[in-house]
Amino acid sequence: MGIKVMKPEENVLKLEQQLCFAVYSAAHAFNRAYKPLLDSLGLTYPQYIVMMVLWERNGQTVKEIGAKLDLDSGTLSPLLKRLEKLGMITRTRDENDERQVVVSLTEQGKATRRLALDKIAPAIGHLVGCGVDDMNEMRDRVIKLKTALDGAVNHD
Amino acid sequence: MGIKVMKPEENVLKLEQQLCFAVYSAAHAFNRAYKPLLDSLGLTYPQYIVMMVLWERNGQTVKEIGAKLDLDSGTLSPLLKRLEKLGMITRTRDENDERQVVVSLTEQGKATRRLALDKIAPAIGHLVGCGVDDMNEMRDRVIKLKTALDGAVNHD
DNA sequence: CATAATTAAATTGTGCGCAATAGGATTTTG
DNA sequence: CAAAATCCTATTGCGCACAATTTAATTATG
Repeated sequence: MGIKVMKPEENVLKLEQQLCFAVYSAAHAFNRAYKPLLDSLGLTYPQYIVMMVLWERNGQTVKEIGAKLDLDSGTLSPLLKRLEKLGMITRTRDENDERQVVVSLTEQGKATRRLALDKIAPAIGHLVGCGVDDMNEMRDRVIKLKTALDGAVNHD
Repeated sequence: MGIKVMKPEENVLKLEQQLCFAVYSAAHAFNRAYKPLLDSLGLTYPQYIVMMVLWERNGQTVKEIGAKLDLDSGTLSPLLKRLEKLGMITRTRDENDERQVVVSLTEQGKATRRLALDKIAPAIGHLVGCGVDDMNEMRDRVIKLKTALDGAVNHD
């Protein structure tokens, strides 16, 4: 009954060991947990985070929204068209620079913020199943992880 | 200069505050970081985790794979067909229960495990930008989060 | 044992995510 | 100021995710 010696290879490819899979899996779990709440607003999660960006500051270009969410026009263009069709936003070419499209909230889009405050926000703490401090600490750690990953992609 | 009193509402919908967005964002960052590594194996990330499941135990049904990855047949059926076309796996109906499809690694699929060990595994630690202990602790926390979210979905 | 209920996988339809490309508008440069 | 380079958005194509439905096989029930 000596010390257990194990080839590191044996564990490296195990699914449960992987931080990456844990994050991948948690992201999907979040989506599933949010879905019934967001259904009541008629929004998907990606649409919802675009709305959050606009609730923070109304009237932003596709580029600005994309920078905050790490999404490109290939994702945002069709998504914004769907938000427009839902009556949540308007899209207008910038007068001074016609390359840019400015995205603005409609009255309905602004009003939806209150629905989010009432229906979504209170449910989150309950979903996550831990205190606010734990949640905040974890969030900061995950953000640090994301930052490290972004750096690794660009500087190698 | 009294104590700063703030409506809780003001912060609740801020993007940077959200654990959910942090996780969503980190998952995409992981994907982007993995992509160049996985390209050398000719696999996408979801295909890669299916391969990991099969490397742990060869010959599993679609159902079993789906249970481990939280994916349904709507996702797995076409993904597995692509893995089959790549020559990584075979799909055969179970003789005893013809409803089930057993997924097995080909020789190429088995050989790809070594490529993963050589090319993917060593790069991960570097990507994440922190020590093994930190990484493991974080993984366990994220798994706990996922478990809490899963529970919240089913028991309300 | 026939019928109903359940199960496994595949299919259909919608919405991301992202690479690659294209079409205009603006800016830079020679 | 004309040509080249850059910038912003939209489009195309592919591969997930997932809800909803379908098909076929198996099991449970009257």
